[in-house]
Amino acid sequence: MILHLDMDAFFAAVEQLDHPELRGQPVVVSGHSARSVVSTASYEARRYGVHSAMPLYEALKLCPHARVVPGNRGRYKEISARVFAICREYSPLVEQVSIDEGYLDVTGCEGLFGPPETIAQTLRRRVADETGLTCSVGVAPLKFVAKVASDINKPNGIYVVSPESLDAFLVALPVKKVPGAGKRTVALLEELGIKTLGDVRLYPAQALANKMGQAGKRLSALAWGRDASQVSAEADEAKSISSETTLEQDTTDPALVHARFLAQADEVAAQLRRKGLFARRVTIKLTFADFRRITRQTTLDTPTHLSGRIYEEAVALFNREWKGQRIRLVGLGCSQFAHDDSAAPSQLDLFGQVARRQAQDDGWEKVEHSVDAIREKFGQYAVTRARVNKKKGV
DNA sequence: TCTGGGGTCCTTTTGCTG
DNA sequence: TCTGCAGCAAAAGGACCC
Repeated sequence: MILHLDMDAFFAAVEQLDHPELRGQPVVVSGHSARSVVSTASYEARRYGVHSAMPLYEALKLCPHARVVPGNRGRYKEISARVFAICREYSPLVEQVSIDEGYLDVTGCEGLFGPPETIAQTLRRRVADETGLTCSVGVAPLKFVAKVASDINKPNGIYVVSPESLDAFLVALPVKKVPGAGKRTVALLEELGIKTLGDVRLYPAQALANKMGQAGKRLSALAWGRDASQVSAEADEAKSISSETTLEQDTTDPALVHARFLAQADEVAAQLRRKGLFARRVTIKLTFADFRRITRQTTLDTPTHLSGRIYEEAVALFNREWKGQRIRLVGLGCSQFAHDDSAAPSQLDLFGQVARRQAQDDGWEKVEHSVDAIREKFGQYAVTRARVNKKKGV
């Protein structure tokens, strides 16, 4: 049996905890610029129709007296750590999926702590006692059902889907409640006359897979209660690190964009160094005034954690692509990490470096030698490479 | 007055390489 | 040395999540 624990309006609730004058008030955690969106709305604010991801100006139209606060990630992390420490007292298998939610596999924990529902009650009480915050818990035999369940009696509630009631629960479950099925997927399913997982069962799995690829396959499996995903206690490390900024105003000034890239390269590189990582790939992201967005990426021949290097690549990508469009957002990211100890370049890179150095030492400014001479010195790979370069005019 | 920032995963397109 | 082709990574885009 699996528990899914989800903090209620987490950021807003922490603010109300730390600032008593905000209690009972509609609170919105958000940036303060004209272009900010709502990160979290307290339940008082939600009553006015305010919700996450809503533009701040819209939220303030719905609820003009909302208290807008900037938010404090460090503080949220601190409380999050306390919540998950409590969780780990009840199961060794705890998977934290974000700052405010996580799964516990409590299979076999009955002897010590009672049945899953009791554990859920205990958790909720202890979190409330020790942090002053409420959470909701879903209990189910499957991970994705536990997640759906934690939402049912939110806030401050518990919902249990027993193994016996699982099948009926699935058949009645609207597809829009299934994690991973967003606006697009739900609209597509609607066109096929599919509203619930019960409808999915009646639709041929192969046809759904043809129409929707992996998402279709997954949905068919979930509809029949097949969810292979396990609760995994190992937190896997980040696969990318990025920084992006929506400008106060759209711009066509390349100097402004370059300045953003420089600040972002500093941030990203600092994070890389803090984590002891080197990145092989640099990606830039641009959103234009009309909301069209593009990404451009490049793979480095040697991994780096230096902001200067990352900045140069970003600017090169930008200069190659930008045709004078008005720019709204500028982003910069790194991925394809190598660790400190394995940060040595790949064999190919190594070959390239060694060959270049050796060639320079030998006075080979340009490769203007016979095929045999190149092959003898560097092997067949260099011959192929040289031919390609010649074709390109390099 | 418009629609954030940080991620993950999947699919499609493109361009090399043997 | 050239050509056609299959296989494959890299690049680009998009859906989704908190």
